[in-house]
Amino acid sequence: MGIEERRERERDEIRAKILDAARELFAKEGYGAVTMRRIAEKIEYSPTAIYGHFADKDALIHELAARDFLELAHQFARLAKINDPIERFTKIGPVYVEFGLAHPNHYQLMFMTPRPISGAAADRIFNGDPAQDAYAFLKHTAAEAIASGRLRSEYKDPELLAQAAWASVHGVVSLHIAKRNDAWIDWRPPRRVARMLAEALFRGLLAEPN
Amino acid sequence: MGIEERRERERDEIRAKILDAARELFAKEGYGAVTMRRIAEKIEYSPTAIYGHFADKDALIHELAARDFLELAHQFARLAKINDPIERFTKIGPVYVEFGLAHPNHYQLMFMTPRPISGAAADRIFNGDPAQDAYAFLKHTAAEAIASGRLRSEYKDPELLAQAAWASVHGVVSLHIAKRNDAWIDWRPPRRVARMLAEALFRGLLAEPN
DNA sequence: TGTTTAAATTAACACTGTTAACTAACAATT
DNA sequence: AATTGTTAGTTAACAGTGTTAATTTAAACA
Repeated sequence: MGIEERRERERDEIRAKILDAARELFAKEGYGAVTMRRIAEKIEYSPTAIYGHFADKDALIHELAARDFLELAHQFARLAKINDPIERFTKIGPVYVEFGLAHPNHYQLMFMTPRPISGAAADRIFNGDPAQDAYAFLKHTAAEAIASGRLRSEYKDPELLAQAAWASVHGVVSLHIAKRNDAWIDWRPPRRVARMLAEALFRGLLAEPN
Repeated sequence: MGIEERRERERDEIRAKILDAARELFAKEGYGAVTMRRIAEKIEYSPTAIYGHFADKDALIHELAARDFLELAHQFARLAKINDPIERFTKIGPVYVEFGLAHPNHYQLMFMTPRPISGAAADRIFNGDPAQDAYAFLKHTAAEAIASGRLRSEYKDPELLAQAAWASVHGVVSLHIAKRNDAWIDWRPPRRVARMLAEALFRGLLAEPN
């Protein structure tokens, strides 16, 4: 009796259609353009039909972000083949920066928008939030970098090291996204700022100059 | 004939009342709570009365942010008495961090929200945007730090140096504001991350180890 | 065929920012 | 002193938002 399966398949299909429509609006015109009515219009359903597939708009957006986190983790995973933890550590930054510059709207949603501690999200917290994967990769690499013994001896907290490294690249990307239109600043290209910052930072982190 | 003066004084008064009401809502309940109707209710005027004093909500918010930029510049100015440019440079970071942690909602508005290139804002760009003051102070200090000759020789662009330093502290603050509720990360205190990051960064920037 | 169940729709509610039309108060002029 | 003009503020309304309740449509089961 594959009838129930077919129904679930159909459900998943229009669910995916909703997400795709939302993503397209989102990527192209930013968060403001993502309204229930515009999504509905795009997939040729009534606005309320969406509520049969998502609890509310926030849940929809949350799922959208979750897929982006997965994509970022996927990008990170391509660095897994690098054995030297220091080299891997240094290369996470550029990957992160490229991701942010390639998908500024998604980046804004993922990392620049405070998410209220909603009940639904709180339940999901210790479940399988894909955002954890990317951070876990960074933290793991930080821990290996410390274990390699090539960092200065005062750096022995992987969490602190990971968060500091994260903050530095995030600072470059988010500042660029939020302020690139402020033309009265003579902005340097974000990739260049990121590289300069990373070089100086790692010089300060490493124990031996060479 | 002080009659026109009195009128202008009255105008400025209710204008200030509007801004104060907006600021209070904003600081206490975040951007979402700042609606024209709630502001109006707070000052016991009709919602449309506000439009006699501000072109639209965006202009009101913009002015709110402008005052915050002024306040930040004021905090920076307290460091002006420090003669040693390197010392001054290192102390800007903590001041910036404290500002962000003390006023997270304002910080979000000032540095984490992309402002569309609106026509009105574009006109004001080369006028007296107070955001320039704080940045000018940072840039000036960066230039002096370079001129002091105590930085490594490859760092000779004040703009680049200022933006990298800015990015590093902004990264810490904005990450904290946006993600502090993500409880699955074992967050280190933002001040500690900022200090660790700054120390490593400056070690990498300075020419002589001691 | 008749009944039950699921999905999607229409209509509505309570909000939002904003505009147009109108009113009341006051200053200036005849 | 009476009339005009200006200004500030109001009410009513519009177009949009997320979301819920009631209703219809469609498909699956008996």
